[in-house]
Amino acid sequence: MQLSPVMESFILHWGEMGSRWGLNRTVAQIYALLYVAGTPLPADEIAGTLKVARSNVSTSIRELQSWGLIARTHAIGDRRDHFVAETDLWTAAARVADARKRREIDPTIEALAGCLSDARTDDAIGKDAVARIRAMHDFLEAAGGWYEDVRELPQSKLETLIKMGAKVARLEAPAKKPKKKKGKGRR
Amino acid sequence: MQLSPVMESFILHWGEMGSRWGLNRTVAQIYALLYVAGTPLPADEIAGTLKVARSNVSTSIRELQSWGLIARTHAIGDRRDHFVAETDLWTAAARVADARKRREIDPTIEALAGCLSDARTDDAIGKDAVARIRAMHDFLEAAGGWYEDVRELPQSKLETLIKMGAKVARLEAPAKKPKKKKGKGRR
DNA sequence: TCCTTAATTCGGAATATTCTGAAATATCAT
DNA sequence: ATGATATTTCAGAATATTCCGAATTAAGGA
Repeated sequence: MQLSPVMESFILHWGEMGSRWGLNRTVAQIYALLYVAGTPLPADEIAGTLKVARSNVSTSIRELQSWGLIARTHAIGDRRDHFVAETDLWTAAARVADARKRREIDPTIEALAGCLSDARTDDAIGKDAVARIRAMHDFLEAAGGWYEDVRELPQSKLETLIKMGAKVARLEAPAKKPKKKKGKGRR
Repeated sequence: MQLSPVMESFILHWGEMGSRWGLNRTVAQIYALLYVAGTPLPADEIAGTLKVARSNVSTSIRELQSWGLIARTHAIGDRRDHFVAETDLWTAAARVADARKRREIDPTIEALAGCLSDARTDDAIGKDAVARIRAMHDFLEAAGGWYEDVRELPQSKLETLIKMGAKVARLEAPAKKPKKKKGKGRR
């Protein structure tokens, strides 16, 4: 695929960005490419466009699928797999959040629960240290539970809730901080 | 500092965890150590306890401070700096979120704005591709703006809002999905 | 079946990150 | 100032990650 200058810099920025969020550059770039392309692309074309090895594309695509950010499609008369990006950003963000919760938060909660259980036979640990570990466990569990609840809302309700939050904030906060905003005015 | 078995595994888990979230192992472990310790520790003791180089502690501490997760304190009759972890997890989470927004989201928004501006002189890019880039820009800007609004709420209000969200979710969602929860029942 | 093309796996090269230890710098008491 | 202790900097060693390309496996036709 032929990249215009802007498409190229978009993809490069995403590469940077992705690596800060625990994806690697190639993975992030492939998502960015499919996202701007807006049309399904076969793996070899992705490799050609981004100038990376075909095998690297294969691996990266597996990872993107595990995040639920791309889907496999097919074109008639073409045996190759083609891939499209999820372009609805709400959905994409939710997929990432789900995956991170499942992969990182949930196991951490379990690990902490394990610590707490072990702590009962650890006579070298102080009560207050155990209390702090418990505080962390409870915090994560509460946050995770809240997330699951909210996650089940239909998107429309969620949007309402979010706008509500922003509105409450705008009504409540300015009294305290009349400091002028420097952003160019959002929304 | 003498670590009990549970404290040790707590710290090790955090090390793992941290690296998934873009911190390095040492940084995460130091935070974990200070968190369980609950008491200010000098850098050399941190190094000794975690068995890492003193210089590594120095660097990692600078990073933790940049995230706002630890503070420098002093003990009378001791010239050394001592460090304590922020133990309020709400506060800690907010600090991390603030920092990530500032370091990662905001620059990305700017980069996307740059792309959009450049796109006006890029005659090789399609209209729909520009529209998708704009969609991403707007999405991030909206999310960022919302975050800022909510962030300014006093913690008590925020907690209310969150509980409200969870309640709305619980009232609305189950009708659609009567599938039983498998968690042990939170809260 | 056999041949062609697509996709994946995997050893190790290339690259990037983290960590150490020595040297430099800073801080404070005498 | 001088010395003692604390902290930071930084070059390069140690480690971890990413990436390539050759080899392998899979999937279709003919």
